[in-house]
Amino acid sequence: MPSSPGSPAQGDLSDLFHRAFRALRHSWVQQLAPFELTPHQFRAMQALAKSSLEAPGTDGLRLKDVAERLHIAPRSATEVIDQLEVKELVMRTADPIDRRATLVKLTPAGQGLADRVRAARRGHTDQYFGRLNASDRAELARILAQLGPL
Amino acid sequence: MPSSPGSPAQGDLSDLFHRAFRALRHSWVQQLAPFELTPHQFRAMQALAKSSLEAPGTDGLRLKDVAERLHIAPRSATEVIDQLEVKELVMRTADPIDRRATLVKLTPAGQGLADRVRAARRGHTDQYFGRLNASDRAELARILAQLGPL
DNA sequence: CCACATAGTGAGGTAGCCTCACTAATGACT
DNA sequence: AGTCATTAGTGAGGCTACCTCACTATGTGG
Repeated sequence: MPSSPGSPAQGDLSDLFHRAFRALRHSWVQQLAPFELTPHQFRAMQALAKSSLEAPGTDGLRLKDVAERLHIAPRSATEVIDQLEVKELVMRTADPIDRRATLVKLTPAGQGLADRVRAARRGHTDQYFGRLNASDRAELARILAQLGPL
Repeated sequence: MPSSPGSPAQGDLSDLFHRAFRALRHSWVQQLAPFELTPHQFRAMQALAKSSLEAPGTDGLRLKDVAERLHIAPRSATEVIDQLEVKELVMRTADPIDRRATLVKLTPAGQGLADRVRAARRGHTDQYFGRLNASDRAELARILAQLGPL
């Protein structure tokens, strides 16, 4: 990620961003390693877990919806769901109302694992963002929200 | 990049971060495409250009120094320098004071290209961070600096 | 019925990193 | 001077997280 030239206040924003992001990733890789999950896999699991909270009783998310929630190409969503399916953490079922579509949801094992990861994180203060005080965290969230995709 | 649970202010920080970073990368990919450079390549060029500004007249940076400046493994630095060497944007020379070491510097063509990229960016307001006002940019830099590697 | 859009995935690919092992060179210590 | 540990760079091989394109099957609207 190149440096972003401009005013001194802006001079190294891209660089700072790149470095901070890599540190964040590294933090996640470390925390998820004991559970044999990659960050991307866990992120997909979170999306599925969240959807089952939002809409209890439904039979899961369509692949295309997983892709949308993760802001990735459908083909990429297929990939990460494949990985999780092999681990028996998610299951695919046919969508009863559209034969082109597939529904994906966490298995009980997947749900359990997601819970255990979250509990492990809860037991330790957030390792990465814990470096910031609450005010800075809120400020960061506010600013980052402006920088995401349109 | 998974969501980071915790307080609502913190709830989706990892997710926001991931999305913002991907948008930043996308922005760089677009801007560098006309110059046939990848973000990583341009970042390495910037590191070399910067070192020649800081220490004019020296014969370049050691590979290990490039790696340090980019915060990547030496092996990875070798890779990106290889790419730039193929494009004749950098040149390697033997270090006169240590026969194990290699010095790397931008070629005149590399220097010219780096200048042209920067001029192109200058002609257009920074596409990505331009969404933020100056105060937010300074705030972001301050916070990100706390989140980088130790 | 037909044209077009949608859903998912096979095939193939890239970028940006990494670890390990190896050879050659250097520096420190005895 | 000799020995050993460290350093520098890179070959070999690998992983993760994405991507585009093309294809088949299905659904929708005129």
